[in-house]
Parts: sequence; structure tokens; C-alpha cells
Amino acid sequence: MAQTTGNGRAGGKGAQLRAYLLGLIDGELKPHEKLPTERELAESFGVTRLTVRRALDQLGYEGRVYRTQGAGTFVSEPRIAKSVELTSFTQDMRARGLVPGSLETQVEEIPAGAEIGARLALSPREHVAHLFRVRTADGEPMCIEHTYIPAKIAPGLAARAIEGSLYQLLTETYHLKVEKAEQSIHATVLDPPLAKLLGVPEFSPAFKVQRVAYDARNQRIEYAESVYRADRYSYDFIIYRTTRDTAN
Amino acid sequence: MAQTTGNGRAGGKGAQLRAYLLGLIDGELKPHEKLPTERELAESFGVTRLTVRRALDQLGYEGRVYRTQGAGTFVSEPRIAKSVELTSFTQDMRARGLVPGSLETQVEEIPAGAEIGARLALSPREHVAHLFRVRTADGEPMCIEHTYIPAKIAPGLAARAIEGSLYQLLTETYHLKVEKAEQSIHATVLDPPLAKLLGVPEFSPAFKVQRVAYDARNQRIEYAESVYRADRYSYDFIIYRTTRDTAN
DNA sequence: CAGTGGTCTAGACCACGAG
DNA sequence: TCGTGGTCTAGACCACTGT
Repeated sequence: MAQTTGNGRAGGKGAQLRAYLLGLIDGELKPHEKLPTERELAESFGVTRLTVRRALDQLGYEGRVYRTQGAGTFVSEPRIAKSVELTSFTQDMRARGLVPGSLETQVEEIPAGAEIGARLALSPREHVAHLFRVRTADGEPMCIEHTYIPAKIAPGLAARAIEGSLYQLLTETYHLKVEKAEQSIHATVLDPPLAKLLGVPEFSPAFKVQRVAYDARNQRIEYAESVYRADRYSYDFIIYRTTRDTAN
Repeated sequence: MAQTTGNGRAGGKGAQLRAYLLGLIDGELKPHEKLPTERELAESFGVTRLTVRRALDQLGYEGRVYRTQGAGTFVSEPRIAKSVELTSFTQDMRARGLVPGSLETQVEEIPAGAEIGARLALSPREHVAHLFRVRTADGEPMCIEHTYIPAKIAPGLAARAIEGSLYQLLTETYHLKVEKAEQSIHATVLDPPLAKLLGVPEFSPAFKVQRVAYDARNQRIEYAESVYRADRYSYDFIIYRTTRDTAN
């Protein structure tokens, strides 16, 4: 089963066009330089303008390009945004050129209980695999993570050795592909045991992140609660005025 | 053929359709109930399927509906997401049923200096209006905010009484409409003076948020640095796996 | 298998920006 | 004025879901 994402057809013209445009943006063009017009792109790629527009829409949403009616489409300044994209810790660290790892990994299968059950829409009696990991980058502790996965959708997970990317394991072994996550970020301070695990002073500031992950069919796949060192982490993203409501 | 319709504009068919769908979602339909099919909607509204799809795309992105190929489009569970939408403090508080206000408002016009200049892409000598406000909800301090706006795009701003929504003032008086913002969120703790302003214990956790806001033409409009009480704030949003890269 | 969403074509007119 | 992006029409075929 090759990958190719939901879009069964090995690529799709939009995806090829996207790849080409990304090459332009990262390579030949500098910020605020003009991309070819939509009509030019459509013709030279043998696709419709709609297809071109969909690719540009996505890039615009990701903050890579911006468009001005009547003028053209332009390369954005180097982006600060990284969030609003769903990545795993492993992917995230690799993208930053760091080597991801884990310390103190523990796995167990336990009843969900009230809180975890509620997060995963399970009965409190149903079982979940519980992973505890101290995630590291280049060997340095970055984050403490508790992950809960319904046992019924990933049988035997608690008996496996988890190393590296959990998402990769879920995809390859259980065909569970996370498409979407609801995330809630809080600011907190580290109590002494957590501070020690992360190797920072007691009562240092930190992010506490709660995440519920879903697959394409809105089935809950994972609940994770993580604590990140604030000295090494920030959340950077681009937000847009929502649509054309403009009511107020 | 060649219908023409002139297309009244003033909303566009997509916007009307969106309003109708929002009514369905918030009114008659419950979570996980099925919306009409795209083809039905297209016919009953006298638009193309593409137009229907664009409206549904947007709702899907906002987390209001989810779609499953071969099955249909369904109402999402009540959303937790609020972020990934650009709102002002004023709008945000009103949306939560609270009365927004400000304490200790100060306004001055000063040279941008190195840091603010860099954020706003101004020479350090150019002037900016600097607003300092303690934002309140139902009279309770929620956030401390420093806002910087280039004097050349909002002349005389520093001489005005700022009350209520700055964004509203910028739109109505200077025709500056924020469309996009880059935001960076950090976790921190409150030093004693800030803690006092916010009425919370010293060294309480807090969010520090830096924001650069742009208009539709990518002109920088505002740089803001805010500190929010962590006991009253969290960032909740939905994130999606980005497109079809899937390189993994 | 029928029906759904996902992608695409080949046009058209409109609103805006710049020369 | 002319070229740009923004919106829309009227179809088509494909991939996936459910029965």
C-alpha cells in the first residue's frame, strides 16, 4: 500500500504543482518577488486555473505566499510559523536538525478511568495503553509526555517496544493515521520532580499541552498530555481573520 | 447558457450558502448528523457544486463539519477551537459574554527604537504610537498589553482617546484592516510588578504573546506584546496534518 | 452496486491595481 | 485600459463507503 495520502491518485496534478511552487519559493525567488500569474501556471502545467488556485490557496494559508488582487502573487517573508501544522515530536525535532530520543519509557495497559475515558470517548472501564516518555533532543530532555491510546484500536501496543515515532508505528502497524488534533495549551510552572526530569530549575515556566488526535473518520486515536520546557519552546503561528463574515 | 446573472456581489453566493449551513449546524442538526449532500445543496441553492464545496471546505477548516468520502458531510462535535481565528481582545471577551474594558491606559508617540523598529520594519528613528493598557473582563484584570503602531499610517493616533476596540478605531478612522497576524506564544512567570497589576500572586505562570499584524497587502500595522494570566487563559485550537506532502 | 465526496476541465464575468 | 486575482457555471471522471 503505497502512501500517497488520502488522494489515491499517485500525486495528483495539484500536488505536482505544489511541489514545483515550493521549489520556486525556497529556491529561485526571494521574499516579495512575484510568482508567475495563475493563468501562466495553468497553461505551462496543462491544468486549469482552478487547480492552480487550489495549490496557491494552500500555500497562502500556510503563509508561504500572499496575493493581491490586480497585482499578483508574491513570496512571503521567511516564515516564522510552524504550528497550525500537525507534527509529531519526532518529526518536529528532525525538522530542526536535532536527533529525537526518549528516556524512561514506560508502557502499561490500564483502565481508562474517568478523565482519560472522557477525553477518548471511552467507558472508564475500557482499557488504554499508557505511555510515559521523557522526550529528548540531542540527548537533552525537552518534554514529558503521557500518551493514552484505546486498546481496542491498537491491540498489543502495550506489549511492544516503543521507540522513535509513535505515529509512525500507529500508521504502519495499525493503519491509524492521525489527520486532526484538538490542542489546548496552558502555561504552568514545574514542580520539583518534573523540573528534575527536565533538568531545569524548580518552578521554571513551562507549557502544558493536552491533545486529542483523530483520524480522517473522526475516530479518537490518542490523548496526550505533555509538559514542555518554556526556555526551549514557543508556539509560533499565523492567524487569519475568519472569512467574510465581517459582521463586526 | 452564458447565463451571466451579473452576480449581485454584496456577499456572494458562497457567503449566503455559508450562512445557511451555519444555521443548520447550530440549529436543527446535532453532532454527527448528516448534512445534505453537495449535489443537493448545489441544486437547491442554484449554484455549482464547486461553490458548495468551497463553503464546506471553510467550515471543515474551522472544525464545524467533517467529511468522509463516500459517506457524506457531518456536523462536528461542539468545538473547543477558538484560536486560529484572528480576534481582538474586545471581540474575544464579548464572545465569551464578558464586558471588556481597560485600566491605566497610556498613549504616547515615541521613536520606534531598534527592537520595535525591527518588528514593524521601520527605521529606529521613525515614530510609533505606543499604547499601554491593562485589559479587563467584567472589571477584572486579564492581560497587560503594549501596542505599537507606525505613526505614518495612523497619524494623530497618539493624541486620541483610545477606548474600546483599537481594531475598530483603526478600521473606521484609518481604513487599516488587519487580515493576518504572526503570533508567538511563550510561557513565563509574572514578576512582582506585573503580578500586582494583574492581581495574582507573584511568580504566577503566564503567557507572553508577541504579535505582528498585517493588512491584506502585507503592510505591517501593529506590533503588540501582551501578558495573559495563565489561570484564566488557554489556547485551544485544531491542527491538521498539512496537505499531501506525507513525506513523513 | 448506487451514492458520496475528491479532483479536474474549459470556459465566463467581476473587482481591483497599476501604468 | 489592461492584466491580475476572486468568483462562478456546467459539466466530467475517479475513489471510497455503505448496502
